Amino acid sequence: MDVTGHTRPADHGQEPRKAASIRDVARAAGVSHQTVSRVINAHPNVRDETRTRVEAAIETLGFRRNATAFALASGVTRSVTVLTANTTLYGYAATLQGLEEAARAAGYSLGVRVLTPEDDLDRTISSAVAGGGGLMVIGFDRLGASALRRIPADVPCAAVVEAPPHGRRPPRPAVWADDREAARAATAHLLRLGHRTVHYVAIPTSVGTGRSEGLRAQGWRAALEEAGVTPPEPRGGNGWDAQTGYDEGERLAGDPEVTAILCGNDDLALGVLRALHHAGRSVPGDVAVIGFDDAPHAGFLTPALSTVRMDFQGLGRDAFALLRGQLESDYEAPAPTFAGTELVLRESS
Amino acid sequence: MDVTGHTRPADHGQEPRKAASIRDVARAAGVSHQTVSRVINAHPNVRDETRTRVEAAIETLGFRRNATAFALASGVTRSVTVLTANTTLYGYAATLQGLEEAARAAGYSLGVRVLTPEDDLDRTISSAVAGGGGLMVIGFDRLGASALRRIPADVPCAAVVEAPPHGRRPPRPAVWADDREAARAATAHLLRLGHRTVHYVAIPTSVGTGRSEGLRAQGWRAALEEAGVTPPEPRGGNGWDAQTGYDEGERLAGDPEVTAILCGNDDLALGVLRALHHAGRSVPGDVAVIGFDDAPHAGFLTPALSTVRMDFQGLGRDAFALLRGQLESDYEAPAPTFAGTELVLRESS
DNA sequence: GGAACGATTGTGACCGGTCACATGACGCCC
DNA sequence: GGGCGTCATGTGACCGGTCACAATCGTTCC
Repeated sequence: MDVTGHTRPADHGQEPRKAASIRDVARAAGVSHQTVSRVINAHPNVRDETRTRVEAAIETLGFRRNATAFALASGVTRSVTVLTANTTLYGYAATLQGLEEAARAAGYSLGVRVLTPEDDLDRTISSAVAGGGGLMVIGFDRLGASALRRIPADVPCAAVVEAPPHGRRPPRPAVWADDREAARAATAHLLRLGHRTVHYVAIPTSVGTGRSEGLRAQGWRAALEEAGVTPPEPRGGNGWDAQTGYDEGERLAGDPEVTAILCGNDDLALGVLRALHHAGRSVPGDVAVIGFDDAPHAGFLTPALSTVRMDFQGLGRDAFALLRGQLESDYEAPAPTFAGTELVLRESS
Repeated sequence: MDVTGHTRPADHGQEPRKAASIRDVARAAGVSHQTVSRVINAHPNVRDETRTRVEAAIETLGFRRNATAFALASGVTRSVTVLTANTTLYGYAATLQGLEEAARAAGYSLGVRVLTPEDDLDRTISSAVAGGGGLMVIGFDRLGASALRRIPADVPCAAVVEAPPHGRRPPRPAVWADDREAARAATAHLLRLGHRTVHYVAIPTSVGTGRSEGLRAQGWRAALEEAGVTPPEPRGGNGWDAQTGYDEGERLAGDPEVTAILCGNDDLALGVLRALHHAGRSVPGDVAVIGFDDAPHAGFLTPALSTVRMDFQGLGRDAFALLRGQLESDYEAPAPTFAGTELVLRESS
């Protein structure tokens, strides 16, 4: 079943004749290079007859302005590099999508550089900076957050983060959603439903060091404490995926006291759902489950997953606006478009 | 619940003092700019004492080589732009991930440009080309495929496509998986299970025009015809998502003759599964369902989804190698790493 | 008729690197 | 001790654009 294939480039010997430059066009049109520059930049003071001649030369020579030379000479880059530890998880992918849309709308080109624990952060950052333009960081995890901290102070950047920045150093411009409040609301909702306590399966966090808790965990804990119940030990925290959720769900399913579970994201919830099903515990009959993020598949699971909708794309758009404000001195950032979070109740709770 | 926020850049008045250039470093170290160039390029013929002095100057001035100037002067870009109509659907995201990994490993920077039906393809392409470097196209859909066709012949590019290129014009270098054979195998498997026919819910396709069929549809049709059964009318073809699958699944669920459904991807299958569940038809008891792609959630659905695993990341890696071969004259492309397709049988069939 | 002005066009420096080549110092050999 | 090769370094052009400024021309105005 591997009749897959690939075609090789056709090597028809023709050397890749160098692209035409503005001086080539000038020569062909019988004008100076500066006049060509005026034409391609739509400068008003060019005689119609001249403009037409130059445009004809541009057409026949297939001239395209060299973006590298333009960037070097003008100092304008209109490009942005996104630093992120992941591109496929729903939250990251959706944020990236929002960033890309905003960048494209503004005429910026977008670079993506994935961060890995193996490679040297400082080297990565400096190579991204050397590319010109600004930096965007998706800081939902430790890797992203520490990349953000290491960006030199004079480099324009903006970030999407898990938690509002705090601390001694001047904060990097950033946007964030109120995850803590969202988790608190979801937990409170479960308690109102009559559950005596709510268990939590955590996603990894970007905040603090060691075993400190993410904002979603903090919100969950706060809701329980407000209701006077002692929070059980939170689970997970080492992975974002369904397998991790399944593993934790198996343990939780064995405990008949467990009747409500909040999950740090929808993939974990998916795994938890599956584990509960295997253990013969019905959802929402025996156990209520609420996820986080409202990934595209959440509403089509059986049972349909209750979850907290996050406007990752809005976050991405707003972060881009923040960066653009630093790159273009006369740019007036528009009002944030972030839509907030929303508890979406479906069948699983 | 919208106590979200964003911090603005701290404007501490200090003008963004221009970055140090190689000549600034030269002056500080008391050498010529060319010597500095030698040091940063690790040229052997530099006295140790001089090298140290220059390195010290680089350190104190915080010099970083300007990538734009480097690209202009050397003609080497080491950058690649990916043209794609989507970044979040599993197939696209996974391919992109493969591309990114390969690009990063090779020291290339990666740009992403999303194609939309609204904007002018030629303009998009020429702005991507102007950025220097090569072009990669993800051609799983009409938009991507037509972008690929419009790339000027002298621009280095490579693509990941749905179907092997054919036709009069010299083909662009491309990689693809054998979707047709994979669909045929999946359909044949369902027939072997005893189903009298197999229905198909299609994804959009990149091939042909109007209502022509994608490769997965062709494989499904071929398997049925080989078995001597007249293929029913295929469904869908207008969307990739679970909602589309749900809509088509509702219609299929109403027909008691339907006992086996092949879906063009796992999201469609998810919707179909949900619709069957709503209609009270059990899977796999009453109806068998097989998806396509093996998205991360497929194995955790209830019932766990049988599907065709695709090595999108391998496809991405191989396509990058193809492009790199064009960009670096002395680069010897390694053997393709694409792992082929595999029918993964789980609970839904 | 000439000064003033705006429109049109050209000239040369510059952005921050690289490249090709020149220069001077040194060691080695015959 | 002169010729030669190698090392270490400097000089100036160049990549393909932009920018600041100068030059030329035709109008208009007094």
